[in-house]
Amino acid sequence: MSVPLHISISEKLRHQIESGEYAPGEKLPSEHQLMATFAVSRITVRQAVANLINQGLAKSQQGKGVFVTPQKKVAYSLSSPLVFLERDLARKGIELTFENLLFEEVRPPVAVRSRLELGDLSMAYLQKKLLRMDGAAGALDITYILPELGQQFGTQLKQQMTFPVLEQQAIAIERIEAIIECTHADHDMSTYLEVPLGQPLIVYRYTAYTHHQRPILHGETISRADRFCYSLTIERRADAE
Amino acid sequence: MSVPLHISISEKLRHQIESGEYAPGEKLPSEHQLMATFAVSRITVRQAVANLINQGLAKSQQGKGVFVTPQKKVAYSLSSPLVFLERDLARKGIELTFENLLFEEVRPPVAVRSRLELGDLSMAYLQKKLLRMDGAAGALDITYILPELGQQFGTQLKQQMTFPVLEQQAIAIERIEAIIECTHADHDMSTYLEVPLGQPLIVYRYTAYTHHQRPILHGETISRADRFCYSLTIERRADAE
DNA sequence: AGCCTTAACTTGTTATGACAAGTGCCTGGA
DNA sequence: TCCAGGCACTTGTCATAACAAGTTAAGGCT
Repeated sequence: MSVPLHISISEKLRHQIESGEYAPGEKLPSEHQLMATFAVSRITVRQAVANLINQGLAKSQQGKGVFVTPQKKVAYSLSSPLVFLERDLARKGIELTFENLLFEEVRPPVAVRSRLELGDLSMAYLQKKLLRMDGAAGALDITYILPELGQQFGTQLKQQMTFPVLEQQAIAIERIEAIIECTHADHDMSTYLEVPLGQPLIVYRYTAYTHHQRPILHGETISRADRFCYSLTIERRADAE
Repeated sequence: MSVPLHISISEKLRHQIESGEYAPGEKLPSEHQLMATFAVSRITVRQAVANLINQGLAKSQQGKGVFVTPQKKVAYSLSSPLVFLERDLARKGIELTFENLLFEEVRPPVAVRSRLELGDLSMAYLQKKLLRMDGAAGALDITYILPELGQQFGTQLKQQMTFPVLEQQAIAIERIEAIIECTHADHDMSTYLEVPLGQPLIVYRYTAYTHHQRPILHGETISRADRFCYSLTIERRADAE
C-alpha cells in the first residue's frame, strides 16, 4: 500500500480515540507497546504519535506518557471578541486574571504607527499581559496604547483590563476593526501558553477608535485554539445595501 | 546548553528567514548542506526543518527542496464571514469557483438535527464543496440544508453558491450565528486543501435563520489559515446596554 | 534540433542503537 | 513511620544507515 506506515498507524489511533476506545485523559499505549502491536520501529511509532499531537488529539509528557487530550472542544467562547471579555467570562463563572509581563514606552513598529496614526518618531506604551482563565494560561495580549493615555493611566492599566480602565475614564470606544486569523506556536509562545511547539493559536488583531475615528489602541491577543473560540452574530441591518 | 539542538537550529533559520536572508519563495539549503554547516546528523536537521514547516514558515516538496513560504500573511480576507464571500472576493479581483464533491440526502448527526430543529428521523441534504480562489484550493464547505429546500433547488445549489441561490428564491436570511475556531489538517483535509498534515485551518461554523427564527442552514467552512482570515467590525449600538 | 534515458540530487520513510531526562514506585535505612 | 535513594519505565534527543520516490539536468541517440 502506498500510504506511509506512520500515517496509517496514526489514523488507526485517531479512530480508536474518536470511537472512545481511549477516553479523554486516558493514557495511550507506550511507544514500546505500540512498536510491538504494529511491528514497526520506534521512529515510525514516534512519527505516528507526533501526528496525533500535531492534530491536537494527544499530548505527551516526558516520563509520564502520552495522553488523549481531555477536551477536544473549546472551553471558552467569546461573543463580541475581547471588548466584553471580562463580563462574558464572568457570566460563565470563569475567573479571569492576568499577569503584567511588560509595560514600557517604546517606538512602535511601522505597522502599528500607521494604525495609530503616529508620527515617525512618536512613542507609545507597549503592554504585554498573560491572561489566565481559572488559573491556566489561555492567551497572550500585546497592546500598544497612545502615549498620553499610557502615561496617565499606567498604574491602573497594569492592574485592570484595558477596556474597563478606559470606561472608568469615560473614554468610549465607538468602533473596533478586527481581524481573526490563526497561526502556530513558536518557541516563545509555546512556553508562554504552555502548549507544544506548532499548536494552533488564534490571533485577534484589532484597532479601537473613539468618536471622530481617532485610533487609541492597537493590539493583538494570541490565544490557545484548544481552549478558545470566537462567536459572533451577524444580523441584517436596515441600512445594509 | 539546555535547549535541544533542533530547536536552536530552527530558531536560527527562523531569524534568517525573518531578517530576509532567505527571501519568500527561495530555496533553503538542502538537508545535506545543513548537516555540514551545523555539524549535526540528518535526524536533527529534519527535526529543525519540521519545526519550520509546522510553523508555516516553510514548505517541502519531495525531490525539489524546502522553500520559504511565499506569503506569510493572509491572501484573502472576508468581512462579514461567508455571506458576502462572493462579492467580497470579486471586489478584490479574485475569482471564486467551486467543485461540487457531494450532494445527497442523509440523516444528519444529532448536533446538526438539533441545530436545524429536525426530528430524530428527519433527513436533510448534505453538500460538500471544494472552494477555489484563483484556481487554488482554499476551503472545504460542508453544508446541511433543510430537505424541502434541497429537493427543490438541488440543481441550482450544485452550480451556484448557497446564499445567491436562496436570494434568487427570495428567501431572506435574517440572522446568522457563527463560531470561529481553529483546528489542524488531518489526513483527509490535507489532501483536499493541499496542505501538509497538521497545518492550521480556520473553521467557520454557522447556523442561518430566516424570519421567525427558523433555521434553514447549518454548515461549516474549513479554510486554509495561510490564505484566509476573517475580518469584522464591531460598532457600538444604541440598544446595547 | 528534439526527444529519451540516465545519473545526480533532493526529500520521504523506516530500522537500529544509544544516552539523557523526567516520573513514579518500591525498598532499605534511620 | 517516614524519608531518601535507587530502579524501572517513560518520552526526548541524536547518530548512522539504507532504500524509496520525486525532480532536474546533462548527455546521448534519433
